[in-house]
Amino acid sequence: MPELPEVETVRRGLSTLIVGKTVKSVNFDWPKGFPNTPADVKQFLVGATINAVRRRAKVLMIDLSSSYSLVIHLKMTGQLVYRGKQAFGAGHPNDSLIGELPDKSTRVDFEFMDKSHLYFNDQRKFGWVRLLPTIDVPNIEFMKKVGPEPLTDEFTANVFIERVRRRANTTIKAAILDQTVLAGIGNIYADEGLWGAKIHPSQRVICVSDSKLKLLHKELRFVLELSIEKGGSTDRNYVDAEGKRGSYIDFARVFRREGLDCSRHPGVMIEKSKVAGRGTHTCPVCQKYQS
DNA sequence: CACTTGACCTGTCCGC
DNA sequence: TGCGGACAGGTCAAGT
Repeated sequence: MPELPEVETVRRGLSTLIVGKTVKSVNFDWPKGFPNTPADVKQFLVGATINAVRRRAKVLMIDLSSSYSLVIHLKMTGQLVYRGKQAFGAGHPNDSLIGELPDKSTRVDFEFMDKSHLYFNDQRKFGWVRLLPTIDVPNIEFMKKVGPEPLTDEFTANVFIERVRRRANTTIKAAILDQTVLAGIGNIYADEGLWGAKIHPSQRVICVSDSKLKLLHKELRFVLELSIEKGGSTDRNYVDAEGKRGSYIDFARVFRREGLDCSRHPGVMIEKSKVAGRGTHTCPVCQKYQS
């Protein structure tokens, strides 16, 4: 599910909802996804207060007063949903995509002292949760190799071009999906950015000009920013920290729009194919493949 | 080394 | 209605 805008939306929601709360108990039985022992959880999580919620790439870090952090990757179908004491759905009765929690997809249930809960739900179980010393978070394998944050001032077009060119012989779509090249792009924003820059996803990096890459850098940042503003994309499973859907998908130009008109070319239908092993959406007129 | 493909899981949808 | 296969927003290990 979640790419950078979705994870950032969850981070913002959790910052408002859980910072300052103290963990009362944790209910979990999922050794593969959350391998910490009950003893670890009792010592470093239960009784600890949430200090901050951070994000790096598509990973969330919940920093605790114990100097430990919960490090969480949602992968395809992970959700972090907070439920307060109020009745389910209060305030936004029809917005929630999910019902009573916990449910059959609940993998971890964090209870706070005020009786509210944070549920980690994950239908496909690809996601993971780790409890480790905050100081060790940058040393986990993923953090050591992940590329720069695309929305920082330091991530200039030149930085993007230099990094993406390291993947000279692969397709441009595979290159921008590679988390070591830059952080946070997934299948939705790869397709959206490539349409914006009018580049065919199958184009080899070596065949894409610097000026096209410069435009792609700008378009990727644009779609990421816009999506954060819209609360992310809900295609199937994604929900924010309150269980609500995001609305970027209503603004998408190609993703999940196969058979519909390209907004630049009325009468021309968006096509769907497979590139880099992923479902890929393109306009056959604005994204010409050049060999 | 660079690159591609399958595996990891569960659920849904679509055609026969 | 049932059944098989393809597909789903990510990443890694194992192939070539």
